[in-house]
Amino acid sequence: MGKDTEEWLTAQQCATRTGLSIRALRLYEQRGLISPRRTTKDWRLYGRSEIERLHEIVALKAFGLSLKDIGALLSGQVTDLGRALDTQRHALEARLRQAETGLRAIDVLRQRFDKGESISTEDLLGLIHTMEGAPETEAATGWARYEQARPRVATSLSHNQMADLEGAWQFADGLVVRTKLVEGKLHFCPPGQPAYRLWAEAPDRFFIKGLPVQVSFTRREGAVVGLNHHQDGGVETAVPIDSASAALAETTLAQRITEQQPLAASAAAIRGVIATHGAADPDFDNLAPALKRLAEEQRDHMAAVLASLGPLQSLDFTRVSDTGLDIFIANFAQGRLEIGIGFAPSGKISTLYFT
DNA sequence: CTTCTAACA
DNA sequence: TGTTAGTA
Repeated sequence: MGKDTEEWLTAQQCATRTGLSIRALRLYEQRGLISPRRTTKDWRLYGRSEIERLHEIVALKAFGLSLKDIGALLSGQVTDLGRALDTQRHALEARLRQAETGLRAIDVLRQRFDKGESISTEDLLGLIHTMEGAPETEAATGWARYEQARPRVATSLSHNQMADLEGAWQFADGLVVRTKLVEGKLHFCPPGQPAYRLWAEAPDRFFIKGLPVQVSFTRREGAVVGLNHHQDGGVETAVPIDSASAALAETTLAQRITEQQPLAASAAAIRGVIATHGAADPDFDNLAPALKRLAEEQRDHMAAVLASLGPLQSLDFTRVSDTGLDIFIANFAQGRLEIGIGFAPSGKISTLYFT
């Protein structure tokens, strides 16, 4: 094989060859996606490997991935492309559903327009919202789900790097978890569950083996100020709390689990949510912000599910879960759902799941 | 005439 | 990403 027969392209030649702009080439280099060699005059030279990689980048970009995603993929941190394809498919399906609801909304407005009825600016704004609102978010959480599910490689951290990660943490919904060092190994201890060993993939970034869950820590000026729990395409943040407050919260929770009594507000809140999802103009103001975002994304899906189930006939409390959620069984005319609900200190619904 | 960096749109 | 300025 000829060794020195490799052709080296200048920036302009490379740009022409790949269909990219010189500016884009420099941007990709700045983002660490490529690293062309330089001449003594600092001119960039692009070889075979760079051209190959640029073609990969172009393909992945057309595929809808951000430069950040592409960087992660190309740096070898991601090996499971099959899962990437799946999540990308889900993201595209979500956009498809979004487009379909947009089309339906347009058809409705078109019919009213044809009949000579007036169309308010509010109608149009609502239409615009359905069209541009969710797809980006869904694609983003789709990718986040993949990112959280991808295979990970554990590295080891020094004792110093984990010493200040031990403590008690409280989430927005009031739930308290602890992180503990046991024999030099960091553990994540949610209430009512066994301790999970946290494996480091980088300083302040950990994962749990066998679960698509990550735990990371936020620092400000070197001090740890937050614990982030990554799961289901989202992230929940907890703040450090002192040991006494943690103990109080833990005994309160333990008491609720022992007594197995639902919170006074639970049943009414669930009925409210069901009624709201069935309404033409859902209002999610009683949901905490993170949940509100989720609810808006899933509005059509939930509305369809609830519509297929028919009217609610009864709502029966079953138990208090290990994390303090009130679990109900909702009986509908055409089926049943298990529903879990939890509240933030603000009184708004912080957790809600339908099964 | 081209590429470089840096900064701004 | 595009554009522009001032260089080498």
